[in-house]
This record gives sequence, C-alpha cells and structure tokens, in this order.
Amino acid sequence: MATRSFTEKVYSACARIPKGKVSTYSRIARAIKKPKSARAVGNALNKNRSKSVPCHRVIRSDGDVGGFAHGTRKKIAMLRREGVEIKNGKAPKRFLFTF
DNA sequence: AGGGTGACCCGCT
DNA sequence: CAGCGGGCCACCC
Repeated sequence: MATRSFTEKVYSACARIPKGKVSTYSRIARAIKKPKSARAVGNALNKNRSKSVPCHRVIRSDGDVGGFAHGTRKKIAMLRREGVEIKNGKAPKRFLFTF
C-alpha cells in the first residue's frame, strides 16, 4: 500500500531539492507527511541506491553528510560540486533547503 | 509470520 | 556542552 508511495514520495522530495542546497531526512519525512519516518527515508534511499535520484543532497539534521551507498566520500565531493561547502564532513545549516 | 537492521531523531542525564 | 537510550517506519532474511 503506502510502502510503494512512501518510496516514491521520498524520491520526489529528493528531486525537489534545488542544486547547490541540501536537505535532511527529517525534513523530507515531514514533507511526505510522515515526521516519524525519518529512518524509513534513509532506508528507502539505501535500498534503492539508484543514481537516478539526487539522494546525495540528503544529509542528517546535524549537518553531517550521514552515509552514502555509493560512498560517503563521493557524496561529499558531489555536494561540493553543487556548490555546498562541506566543512569537516559537515554542511552549514544555511545550505539546508526547507520545503 | 516474526524478528532484526538501518544513510535517523529527540529527550534525558 | 557532551554522551547514552528509547522510539519511530519501512524493508530484508
């Protein structure tokens, strides 16, 4: 039921993130009307880990890049390319995009 | 069908 | 200010 929609919504929210900005799992979870599913959001991206979605723009609320199935190290490099300055593996909150 | 894990978050000590 | 524990949802074995 909602399982499929949930994953789809996660991708949609992820795609909504403009280039040069990042969002947190919690923000996405709230955007899909499931504020408690922040963990499931990460799970969806991890399970799918498709390059078809800019999941590298999704980071933790603490500003930490969190993890990346393709390589956390690579994720940071991608964000830097987008224009996000990563300091010590952390992204300033001003780069956080709010829905 | 049940249990365990994971790219997390929030609260308390 | 930093560290620890519990809780949440979805997916895999």
